[in-house]
Amino acid sequence: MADKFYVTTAIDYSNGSPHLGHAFEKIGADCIARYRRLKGHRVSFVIGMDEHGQKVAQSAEEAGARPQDWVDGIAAEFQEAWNELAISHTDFIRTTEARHTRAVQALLSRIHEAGFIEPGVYSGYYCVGCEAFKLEKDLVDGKCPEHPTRDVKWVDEPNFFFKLGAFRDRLLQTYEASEAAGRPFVQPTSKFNEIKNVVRDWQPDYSMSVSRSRVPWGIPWPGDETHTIYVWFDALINYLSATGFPDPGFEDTWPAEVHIIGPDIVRFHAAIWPAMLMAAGIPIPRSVWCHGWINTAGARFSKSAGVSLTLRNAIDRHGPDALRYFLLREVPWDADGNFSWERLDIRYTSELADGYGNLTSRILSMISRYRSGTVPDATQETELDRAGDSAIQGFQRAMDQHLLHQGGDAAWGLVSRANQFVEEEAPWSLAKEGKTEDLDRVLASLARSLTRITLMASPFMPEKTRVVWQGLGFKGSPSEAGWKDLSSPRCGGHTVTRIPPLFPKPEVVK
RNA sequence: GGCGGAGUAGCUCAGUUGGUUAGAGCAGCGGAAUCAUAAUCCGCGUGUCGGGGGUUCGAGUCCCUCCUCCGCUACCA
Repeated sequence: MADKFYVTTAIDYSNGSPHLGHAFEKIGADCIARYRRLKGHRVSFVIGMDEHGQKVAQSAEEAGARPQDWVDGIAAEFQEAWNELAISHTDFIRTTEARHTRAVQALLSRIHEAGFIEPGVYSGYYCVGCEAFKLEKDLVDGKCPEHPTRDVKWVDEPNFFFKLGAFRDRLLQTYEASEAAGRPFVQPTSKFNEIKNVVRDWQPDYSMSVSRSRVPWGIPWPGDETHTIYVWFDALINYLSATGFPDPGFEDTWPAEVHIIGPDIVRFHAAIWPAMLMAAGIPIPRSVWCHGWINTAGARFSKSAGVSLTLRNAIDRHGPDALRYFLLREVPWDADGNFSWERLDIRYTSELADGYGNLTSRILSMISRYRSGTVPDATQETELDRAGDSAIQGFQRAMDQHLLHQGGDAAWGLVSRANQFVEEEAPWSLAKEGKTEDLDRVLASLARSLTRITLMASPFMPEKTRVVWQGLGFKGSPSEAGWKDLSSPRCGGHTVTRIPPLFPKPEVVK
């Protein structure tokens, strides 16, 4: 029975078009999902849309559309982008779906029945932009500092409250236990520290408003139709509703192994969400991974690419796989990084075209030229095979910890080593001198190594690696391969096919 | 203000529990080779390791202090 692995990304707010930041999160999560499949895990990978709330209703109104039509359009746009970027999600959850409404109301009822929800009145300044109440001291000139163009309103509204403070100690214990077990609940450490401080400061009677009476575009409160459920409560539950909750069998998927999120929503995922689940008596997720931001300040207005920085332009520059690869190598998965057109071009040329692409060309070409396209059936281990063994170890070590940029580094180290090996062995000389056995040994080892590189690269570039995979004479795609194909690749006897340049280089114009 | 993260070659960064002349990739310069998308391989770095002080036989690596950038949080005495 294969291990299950449930990975999620934050659902995206239906308030605009997909951009590079949205894509980065999906690409990273997809890389993790594909890696886990390679390891043989039964992967559930859920992404989706957060479609309720006042801001969505307002955007729809401004566009002259009904809210549902509006979010349908946005969802289609996002799905199209994810399709183009080869995101391999197994489900796409939308918070306006009936299955979600059902799950939200079910979870809320459980929390209610457990005694952690109570009625009350909330009074305060409300910022529509944030969809949140603001303390007076947080206002600048009487306005929300993040939405200075909008007015905040003073409201007294009857609300339901979730008794968050009751979970302070259990959360802190959970955090501590996770660290003691060597599996920190939140990563990276800096974000974990932040959230620990936040929870430590909670008072036992601290509670959080979880309903709204003035926001019609949302899920009705079970038992009181005049209230809608606070969008954040609504949104978080998507991770559960995608598993089929509350129907029996949802435990086949739940709990999630890791929630992939951005730094702005750590508190919701690392504190409030587990508290909600604790209240309902449901297992909490195993971990929360907070990726960094892509800093685009330099590239946004850069003239060098001659285009503005949109997701469309970034994909069009060198194709979807190249963008995936670039983001995952350039921006550490656990820290911030920069996007620049120059760096994209440099990595494309040196690592993809001249590195992996050219290595593929020369190997397939030599097998075609010297062995009529048949991979020699020589199993003798070479230095290159041993280098591959250690590259795989490094790859696994990094990828198991979700350090995607390091995983890519391990794979590309083998590209470099393979190029070295070609120079050392000089197959063209072996062919000229008629050293048949040596040539077989070298070409077979190169084919094995290209197989390994291709499998390690497949979570980063699913489409390009499929082309190489088939060029090496394999059927299907790397996504159908298993770990054994990586640890002990077999391609002796395969008929290879030469392929056009994987990463064509545009004519150099200077 | 408090807590946390970071400050190492032009750029992106590695640097285990302190130990010989501080490393890698990219970019730059010179050479070799020809299987390959003129791709590849080999060789080439006098870096205030943010500043200052201290501990030590010895510190990028520990302690103190200051500076800069970023995140969370708080404005109380």
